[in-house]
Amino acid sequence: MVNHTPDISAEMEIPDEISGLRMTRQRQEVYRILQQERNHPTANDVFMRVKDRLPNISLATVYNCLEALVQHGIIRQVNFERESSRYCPNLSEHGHFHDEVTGVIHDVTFKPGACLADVLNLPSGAVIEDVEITLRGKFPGI
Amino acid sequence: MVNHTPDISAEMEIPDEISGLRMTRQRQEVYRILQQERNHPTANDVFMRVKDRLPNISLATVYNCLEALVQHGIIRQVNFERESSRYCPNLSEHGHFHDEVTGVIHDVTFKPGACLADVLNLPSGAVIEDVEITLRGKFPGI
DNA sequence: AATTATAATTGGAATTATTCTTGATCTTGC
DNA sequence: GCAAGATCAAGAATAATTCCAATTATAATT
Repeated sequence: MVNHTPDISAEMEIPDEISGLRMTRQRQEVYRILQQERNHPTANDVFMRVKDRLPNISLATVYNCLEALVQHGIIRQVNFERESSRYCPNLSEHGHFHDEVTGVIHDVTFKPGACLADVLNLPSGAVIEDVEITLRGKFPGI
Repeated sequence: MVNHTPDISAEMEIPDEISGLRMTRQRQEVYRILQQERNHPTANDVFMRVKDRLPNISLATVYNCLEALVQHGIIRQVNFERESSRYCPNLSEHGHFHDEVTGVIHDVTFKPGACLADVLNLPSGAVIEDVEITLRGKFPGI
Protein backbone atom coordinates (compact mmCIF):
# COMPACT_ATOMS: atom_id res chain seq x y z
CA MET A 1 0.00 0.00 0.00
CA VAL A 2 1.18 3.44 -0.92
CA ASN A 3 1.93 5.83 1.87
CA HIS A 4 0.37 9.25 1.42
CA THR A 5 1.82 10.68 4.57
CA PRO A 6 2.40 14.32 3.85
CA ASP A 7 5.19 16.73 3.69
CA ILE A 8 4.22 19.99 5.39
CA SER A 9 5.58 22.39 2.80
CA ALA A 10 3.08 24.42 0.82
CA GLU A 11 5.10 23.64 -2.24
CA MET A 12 5.17 19.90 -1.82
CA GLU A 13 4.98 17.96 -5.02
CA ILE A 14 1.79 16.07 -5.58
CA PRO A 15 1.89 13.36 -8.20
CA ASP A 16 -0.20 13.41 -11.38
CA GLU A 17 -2.11 10.43 -10.20
CA ILE A 18 -2.93 8.86 -6.85
CA SER A 19 -4.63 5.50 -6.48
CA GLY A 20 -5.84 5.68 -10.04
CA LEU A 21 -7.26 9.19 -9.67
CA ARG A 22 -5.95 11.76 -12.09
CA MET A 23 -4.76 14.63 -9.95
CA THR A 24 -5.88 17.75 -11.72
CA ARG A 25 -4.66 21.11 -10.54
CA GLN A 26 -7.82 21.60 -8.46
CA ARG A 27 -7.58 18.19 -6.86
CA GLN A 28 -3.95 18.77 -6.08
CA GLU A 29 -4.64 22.05 -4.37
CA VAL A 30 -7.58 20.67 -2.43
CA TYR A 31 -5.49 17.73 -1.34
CA ARG A 32 -2.58 19.97 -0.43
CA ILE A 33 -4.79 21.98 1.87
CA LEU A 34 -5.98 18.88 3.66
CA GLN A 35 -2.37 17.89 4.21
CA GLN A 36 -1.61 21.25 5.74
CA GLU A 37 -4.82 21.90 7.67
CA ARG A 38 -4.94 18.93 9.92
CA ASN A 39 -7.96 20.30 11.77
CA HIS A 40 -10.65 18.52 9.75
CA PRO A 41 -11.85 21.36 7.59
CA THR A 42 -15.29 21.49 6.01
CA ALA A 43 -15.78 21.82 2.25
CA ASN A 44 -16.31 25.52 2.76
CA ASP A 45 -13.15 25.87 4.83
CA VAL A 46 -11.23 24.23 2.02
CA PHE A 47 -12.95 26.45 -0.52
CA MET A 48 -11.90 29.63 1.26
CA ARG A 49 -8.34 28.46 1.71
CA VAL A 50 -7.91 27.18 -1.83
CA LYS A 51 -8.99 30.45 -3.39
CA ASP A 52 -5.59 31.91 -2.52
CA ARG A 53 -4.06 29.69 -5.14
CA LEU A 54 -6.97 29.12 -7.49
CA PRO A 55 -9.07 32.27 -7.34
CA ASN A 56 -11.59 30.99 -9.87
CA ILE A 57 -12.33 27.64 -8.30
CA SER A 58 -15.96 27.06 -7.46
CA LEU A 59 -17.44 25.52 -4.38
CA ALA A 60 -19.00 22.81 -6.53
CA THR A 61 -15.54 21.88 -7.71
CA VAL A 62 -14.30 21.68 -4.15
CA TYR A 63 -17.14 19.29 -3.39
CA ASN A 64 -16.33 17.32 -6.54
CA CYS A 65 -12.66 17.11 -5.68
CA LEU A 66 -13.33 16.06 -2.12
CA GLU A 67 -15.75 13.41 -3.28
CA ALA A 68 -13.27 12.08 -5.85
CA LEU A 69 -10.56 11.92 -3.20
CA VAL A 70 -12.91 10.14 -0.80
CA GLN A 71 -14.08 7.67 -3.47
CA HIS A 72 -10.50 6.75 -4.22
CA GLY A 73 -9.63 6.28 -0.58
CA ILE A 74 -7.16 9.16 -0.56
CA ILE A 75 -8.90 11.07 2.21
CA ARG A 76 -11.73 10.31 4.61
CA GLN A 77 -15.02 12.06 5.11
CA VAL A 78 -16.12 12.49 8.71
CA ASN A 79 -19.54 13.48 9.95
CA PHE A 80 -20.48 14.86 13.32
CA GLU A 81 -24.14 14.89 14.13
CA ARG A 82 -25.76 16.83 11.33
CA GLU A 83 -23.00 19.35 10.89
CA SER A 84 -21.16 19.93 7.65
CA SER A 85 -18.99 17.05 6.61
CA ARG A 86 -15.34 17.35 7.46
CA TYR A 87 -12.39 15.86 5.65
CA CYS A 88 -9.34 14.17 6.97
CA PRO A 89 -6.14 12.99 5.28
CA ASN A 90 -5.37 10.54 8.08
CA LEU A 91 -6.05 7.16 6.52
CA SER A 92 -5.11 4.99 9.46
CA GLU A 93 -8.10 3.58 11.30
CA HIS A 94 -9.07 6.04 13.94
CA GLY A 95 -12.02 7.71 15.60
CA HIS A 96 -12.65 11.29 16.58
CA PHE A 97 -13.15 13.16 19.80
CA HIS A 98 -15.14 16.32 19.38
CA ASP A 99 -14.47 18.93 22.06
CA GLU A 100 -17.85 20.51 22.72
CA VAL A 101 -16.35 23.64 24.18
CA THR A 102 -13.67 24.57 21.67
CA GLY A 103 -15.04 22.69 18.67
CA VAL A 104 -11.64 21.12 18.14
CA ILE A 105 -11.57 17.61 16.77
CA HIS A 106 -8.90 15.22 17.98
CA ASP A 107 -8.01 12.00 16.25
CA VAL A 108 -8.41 8.99 18.53
CA THR A 109 -6.27 6.02 17.66
CA PHE A 110 -6.81 2.40 18.52
CA LYS A 111 -4.66 0.70 21.10
CA PRO A 112 -2.27 -1.67 19.44
CA GLY A 113 -3.84 -5.05 18.96
CA ALA A 114 -7.26 -3.78 19.88
CA CYS A 115 -10.18 -5.05 17.89
CA LEU A 116 -13.73 -3.82 17.82
CA ALA A 117 -15.08 -7.34 17.83
CA ASP A 118 -13.61 -7.69 21.33
CA VAL A 119 -15.97 -5.03 22.57
CA LEU A 120 -19.06 -5.29 20.39
CA ASN A 121 -21.52 -8.05 19.64
CA LEU A 122 -21.27 -7.76 15.89
CA PRO A 123 -24.16 -9.25 13.93
CA SER A 124 -23.01 -12.71 12.99
CA GLY A 125 -22.12 -13.06 9.33
CA ALA A 126 -21.79 -9.31 8.83
CA VAL A 127 -18.82 -8.01 6.91
CA ILE A 128 -17.82 -4.59 8.19
CA GLU A 129 -16.88 -2.19 5.43
CA ASP A 130 -16.45 0.91 7.49
CA VAL A 131 -16.38 1.98 11.11
CA GLU A 132 -17.11 5.38 12.48
CA ILE A 133 -16.40 6.13 16.12
CA THR A 134 -17.26 9.56 17.37
CA LEU A 135 -16.87 10.78 20.91
CA ARG A 136 -18.25 14.04 22.16
CA GLY A 137 -17.16 15.63 25.42
CA LYS A 138 -14.92 18.17 27.04
CA PHE A 139 -11.81 18.78 29.05
CA PRO A 140 -13.00 19.89 32.48
CA GLY A 141 -11.08 22.08 34.86
CA ILE A 142 -8.40 24.50 33.68
CA MET B 1 -33.11 5.54 36.75
CA VAL B 2 -36.54 5.02 35.30
CA ASN B 3 -37.01 2.20 32.83
CA HIS B 4 -38.86 3.26 29.71
CA THR B 5 -38.85 -0.19 28.17
CA PRO B 6 -41.98 -0.40 26.09
CA ASP B 7 -45.07 -2.42 25.84
CA ILE B 8 -45.80 -3.33 22.23
CA SER B 9 -49.53 -2.60 22.23
CA ALA B 10 -50.74 0.29 20.12
CA GLU B 11 -52.92 1.28 23.02
CA MET B 12 -50.24 1.28 25.66
CA GLU B 13 -50.62 3.99 28.25
CA ILE B 14 -48.07 6.73 28.13
CA PRO B 15 -47.79 8.86 31.24
CA ASP B 16 -48.52 12.59 31.34
CA GLU B 17 -44.91 13.31 32.03
CA ILE B 18 -41.59 11.56 31.39
CA SER B 19 -38.30 12.77 32.79
CA GLY B 20 -39.75 16.18 33.43
CA LEU B 21 -41.18 16.53 29.93
CA ARG B 22 -44.88 17.15 29.71
CA MET B 23 -46.24 14.48 27.39
CA THR B 24 -48.74 16.24 25.20
CA ARG B 25 -50.94 14.22 22.88
CA GLN B 26 -48.52 14.80 19.99
CA ARG B 27 -45.49 13.76 21.98
CA GLN B 28 -47.29 10.68 23.23
CA GLU B 29 -48.18 9.57 19.73
CA VAL B 30 -44.71 10.26 18.39
CA TYR B 31 -43.21 8.33 21.25
CA ARG B 32 -45.67 5.48 20.82
CA ILE B 33 -44.62 5.09 17.20
CA LEU B 34 -40.98 4.89 18.15
CA GLN B 35 -41.83 2.16 20.62
CA GLN B 36 -43.61 0.18 17.94
CA GLU B 37 -41.39 0.84 14.94
CA ARG B 38 -38.10 -0.44 16.17
CA ASN B 39 -36.48 0.13 12.79
CA HIS B 40 -35.04 3.57 13.44
CA PRO B 41 -37.52 5.71 11.55
CA THR B 42 -36.74 9.16 10.23
CA ALA B 43 -38.78 12.21 11.23
CA ASN B 44 -40.67 11.84 7.99
CA ASP B 45 -41.38 8.15 8.62
CA VAL B 46 -42.79 9.09 11.99
CA PHE B 47 -44.79 11.90 10.44
CA MET B 48 -46.47 9.56 7.96
CA ARG B 49 -47.25 6.97 10.60
CA VAL B 50 -48.55 9.41 13.16
CA LYS B 51 -51.04 10.96 10.79
CA ASP B 52 -53.25 7.89 11.21
CA ARG B 53 -53.97 9.02 14.73
CA LEU B 54 -53.41 12.76 14.50
CA PRO B 55 -54.39 13.76 10.99
CA ASN B 56 -53.66 17.44 11.60
CA ILE B 57 -50.19 17.09 13.00
CA SER B 58 -47.49 18.92 11.07
CA LEU B 59 -44.01 17.76 10.19
CA ALA B 60 -42.61 20.69 12.17
CA THR B 61 -44.42 19.39 15.23
CA VAL B 62 -42.97 15.93 14.69
CA TYR B 63 -39.54 17.51 14.60
CA ASN B 64 -40.35 19.50 17.73
CA CYS B 65 -41.58 16.42 19.54
CA LEU B 66 -38.58 14.35 18.54
CA GLU B 67 -36.25 17.09 19.64
CA ALA B 68 -38.01 17.46 22.98
CA LEU B 69 -37.81 13.71 23.53
CA VAL B 70 -34.12 13.68 22.61
CA GLN B 71 -33.37 16.67 24.85
CA HIS B 72 -34.96 14.92 27.78
CA GLY B 73 -33.08 11.70 27.15
CA ILE B 74 -36.23 9.75 26.36
CA ILE B 75 -35.11 8.69 22.91
CA ARG B 76 -31.86 8.89 20.98
CA GLN B 77 -31.08 10.56 17.70
CA VAL B 78 -28.84 8.60 15.36
CA ASN B 79 -27.09 9.90 12.28
CA PHE B 80 -25.71 7.91 9.39
CA GLU B 81 -23.45 9.75 7.06
CA ARG B 82 -25.43 12.73 5.87
CA GLU B 83 -28.76 11.00 5.68
CA SER B 84 -31.84 12.09 7.58
CA SER B 85 -31.58 11.64 11.29
CA ARG B 86 -33.15 8.54 12.68
CA TYR B 87 -34.65 8.01 16.09
CA CYS B 88 -34.33 5.17 18.48
CA PRO B 89 -36.07 4.38 21.77
CA ASN B 90 -33.30 2.05 22.89
CA LEU B 91 -31.56 3.98 25.63
CA SER B 92 -28.99 1.40 26.56
CA GLU B 93 -25.52 2.16 25.24
CA HIS B 94 -25.24 0.63 21.84
CA GLY B 95 -23.97 1.23 18.36
CA HIS B 96 -25.51 0.60 14.97
CA PHE B 97 -24.77 -1.61 12.03
CA HIS B 98 -26.07 -0.25 8.78
CA ASP B 99 -26.70 -2.89 6.13
CA GLU B 100 -25.68 -1.26 2.87
CA VAL B 101 -27.77 -3.61 0.79
CA THR B 102 -31.10 -3.62 2.57
CA GLY B 103 -30.76 -0.34 4.41
CA VAL B 104 -31.75 -2.08 7.63
CA ILE B 105 -30.18 -0.82 10.81
CA HIS B 106 -29.28 -3.29 13.54
CA ASP B 107 -28.52 -2.33 17.09
CA VAL B 108 -25.08 -3.48 18.17
CA THR B 109 -24.64 -4.02 21.88
CA PHE B 110 -21.46 -3.95 23.91
CA LYS B 111 -20.02 -7.16 25.27
CA PRO B 112 -20.56 -7.33 29.01
CA GLY B 113 -17.75 -5.64 30.85
CA ALA B 114 -16.37 -4.13 27.67
CA CYS B 115 -15.07 -0.61 27.86
CA LEU B 116 -14.12 1.71 25.07
CA ALA B 117 -11.08 2.91 26.95
CA ASP B 118 -9.68 -0.60 26.59
CA VAL B 119 -9.61 -0.20 22.86
CA LEU B 120 -9.05 3.50 22.22
CA ASN B 121 -6.36 5.95 23.23
CA LEU B 122 -8.72 8.52 24.66
CA PRO B 123 -7.31 12.04 24.99
CA SER B 124 -6.09 12.27 28.54
CA GLY B 125 -8.30 14.37 30.75
CA ALA B 126 -11.23 14.19 28.37
CA VAL B 127 -14.66 13.51 29.78
CA ILE B 128 -16.77 11.61 27.28
CA GLU B 129 -20.33 12.81 27.16
CA ASP B 130 -21.53 10.75 24.26
CA VAL B 131 -20.34 7.93 22.05
CA GLU B 132 -21.49 7.12 18.57
CA ILE B 133 -20.39 3.90 16.94
CA THR B 134 -21.56 3.25 13.44
CA LEU B 135 -20.67 0.27 11.31
CA ARG B 136 -21.46 -0.04 7.67
CA GLY B 137 -21.32 -3.28 5.77
CA LYS B 138 -23.28 -6.20 4.45
CA PHE B 139 -24.20 -9.83 4.87
CA PRO B 140 -22.49 -11.64 2.01
CA GLY B 141 -23.79 -14.71 0.25
CA ILE B 142 -26.81 -16.46 1.47
C1' DA C 1 -0.69 18.72 -35.25
C1' DA C 2 -5.60 18.45 -35.84
C1' DT C 3 -9.66 15.97 -34.53
C1' DT C 4 -12.35 13.52 -31.60
C1' DA C 5 -13.58 11.72 -27.29
C1' DT C 6 -13.60 11.89 -22.44
C1' DA C 7 -13.36 14.02 -18.14
C1' DA C 8 -13.33 18.06 -15.20
C1' DT C 9 -14.80 22.61 -14.00
C1' DT C 10 -18.03 26.50 -13.46
C1' DG C 11 -21.86 29.09 -11.89
C1' DG C 12 -26.16 28.95 -10.88
C1' DA C 13 -30.41 26.57 -10.00
C1' DA C 14 -32.51 22.86 -7.49
C1' DT C 15 -33.00 19.81 -3.70
C1' DT C 16 -33.32 18.06 0.94
C1' DA C 17 -33.53 18.06 5.71
C1' DT C 18 -34.25 20.92 9.16
C1' DT C 19 -35.17 25.22 11.67
C1' DC C 20 -37.46 29.50 12.27
C1' DT C 21 -41.39 32.64 12.64
C1' DT C 22 -45.83 34.08 13.63
C1' DG C 23 -50.20 33.69 15.11
C1' DA C 24 -53.45 30.54 17.15
C1' DT C 25 -54.55 27.28 20.73
C1' DC C 26 -54.07 24.74 24.74
C1' DT C 27 -52.58 24.20 29.90
C1' DT C 28 -51.61 25.47 34.33
C1' DG C 29 -51.34 28.18 38.38
C1' DC C 30 -53.66 31.58 40.66
C1' DG D 1 -62.13 32.21 34.75
C1' DC D 2 -58.02 34.55 33.39
C1' DA D 3 -53.28 35.65 32.52
C1' DA D 4 -48.80 33.65 31.52
C1' DG D 5 -46.44 30.46 29.42
C1' DA D 6 -45.97 26.37 26.59
C1' DT D 7 -47.15 24.06 22.48
C1' DC D 8 -48.78 23.66 17.87
C1' DA D 9 -49.61 24.49 12.72
C1' DA D 10 -48.41 26.26 8.40
C1' DG D 11 -45.49 27.97 5.62
C1' DA D 12 -41.21 30.65 4.83
C1' DA D 13 -36.38 30.54 5.45
C1' DT D 14 -31.89 28.43 5.80
C1' DA D 15 -27.75 25.63 5.15
C1' DA D 16 -25.36 22.04 3.07
C1' DT D 17 -25.05 19.67 -0.76
C1' DT D 18 -26.13 18.05 -5.39
C1' DC D 19 -27.54 18.61 -10.00
C1' DC D 20 -27.35 20.58 -14.60
C1' DA D 21 -25.98 22.66 -18.86
C1' DA D 22 -22.39 25.02 -20.93
C1' DT D 23 -17.54 25.57 -21.22
C1' DT D 24 -12.85 24.21 -20.83
C1' DA D 25 -9.14 21.07 -20.25
C1' DT D 26 -6.94 16.76 -21.01
C1' DA D 27 -6.12 12.43 -23.38
C1' DA D 28 -6.41 9.40 -27.33
C1' DT D 29 -6.48 8.78 -32.24
C1' DT D 30 -5.64 9.83 -36.77
